Amino acid sequence: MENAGRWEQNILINELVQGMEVARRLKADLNAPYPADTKDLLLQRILSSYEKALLILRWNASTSESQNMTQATATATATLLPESPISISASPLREDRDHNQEFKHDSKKRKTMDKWVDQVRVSFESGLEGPHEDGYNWRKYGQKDILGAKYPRSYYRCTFRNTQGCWATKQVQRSDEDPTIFDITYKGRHTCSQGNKAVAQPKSPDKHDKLQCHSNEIQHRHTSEESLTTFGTIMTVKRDMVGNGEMEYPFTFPSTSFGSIAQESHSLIPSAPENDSFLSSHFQTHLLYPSMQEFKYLPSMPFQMNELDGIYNRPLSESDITEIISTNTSTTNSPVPEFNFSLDPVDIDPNFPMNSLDFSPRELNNKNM
DNA sequence: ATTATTTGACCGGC
DNA sequence: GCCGGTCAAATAAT
Repeated sequence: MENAGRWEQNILINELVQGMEVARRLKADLNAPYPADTKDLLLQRILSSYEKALLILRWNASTSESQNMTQATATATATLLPESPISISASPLREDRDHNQEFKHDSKKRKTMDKWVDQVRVSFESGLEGPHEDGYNWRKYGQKDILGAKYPRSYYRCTFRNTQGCWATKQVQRSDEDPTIFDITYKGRHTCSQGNKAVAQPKSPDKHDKLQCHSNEIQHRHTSEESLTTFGTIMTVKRDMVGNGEMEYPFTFPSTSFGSIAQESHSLIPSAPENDSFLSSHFQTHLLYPSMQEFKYLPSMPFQMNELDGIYNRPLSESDITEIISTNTSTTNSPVPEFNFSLDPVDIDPNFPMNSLDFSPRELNNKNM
């Protein structure tokens, strides 16, 4: 608790320092022959720092409100989630589904808990094919033509659903208006070691993220248009708890990485006091989340804040920028080394099955669409 | 042999 | 009964 508070403060300070640092460097190099896009990127970076700092402050504000018991907030959410998804039958046959009351019960519970919804919408230049590589391994389990939609909707679940009981799913829907845009709706947070890996990296590969695979829904918007200026397009995160209508988190920030944050943000384990670690988890993910494929194969990737150096120290190519984006959005935003500690024991759900840390490259190579 | 995708069927909610 | 979400057998890929 106390640590988490300090930790957030550290993040806050570092974000501000970082923003200032980037601004300073930008100023120093104001006349350097960088492409306008690059400067855009840097500016975006600065704005991002401020946005995040504000986010932290706002979050703290809302937390203290909730601690005053005037409103239900994330704490209430946590109490809504007493069940462990792990207890669900790993491979429910249809008969099981129909006859297993427990499952049904959970399912229903999950439904009601799904009342609260996260929505993240982001437009950014991915430079990749399609909207994929969000750092997780997904297995397609269905496709459906949707009424009124031009393109079918694809359904994915976490590859490690059976092995690790990770119930995260996502739906991918190509936009009608703009076929280069994909709407991705995430449901359920990752409880697998990969989800955790995204967080836990590099030095403590066996630390695990929290488990609660409860209801959440995040929507990303991905585009593959070739325009760097779209990077950092404002995205909004909205968190609704419909059940009690308690919590709404409207805020905006300009970094794609927040998609990952939002995606990983709902670390509401019932067993742990969450108010502080809630935000912490955002930033853990934010800091260490490997959003691009290349990171998957770099288990010892040192997450440091050198990425921007690359921007300054050499002319940028398109691929450079892509790389910067990937690293920037996943690691740089709050890169300070001391954040690596952040996976303190309190964040680890004791129930997590620590048995499967073996990722084969094949597994990691899963692609979407 | 193992893992992933495709796709028609099934199911529950509305 | 329609529709969206999921299952699971068949098939493809590795």
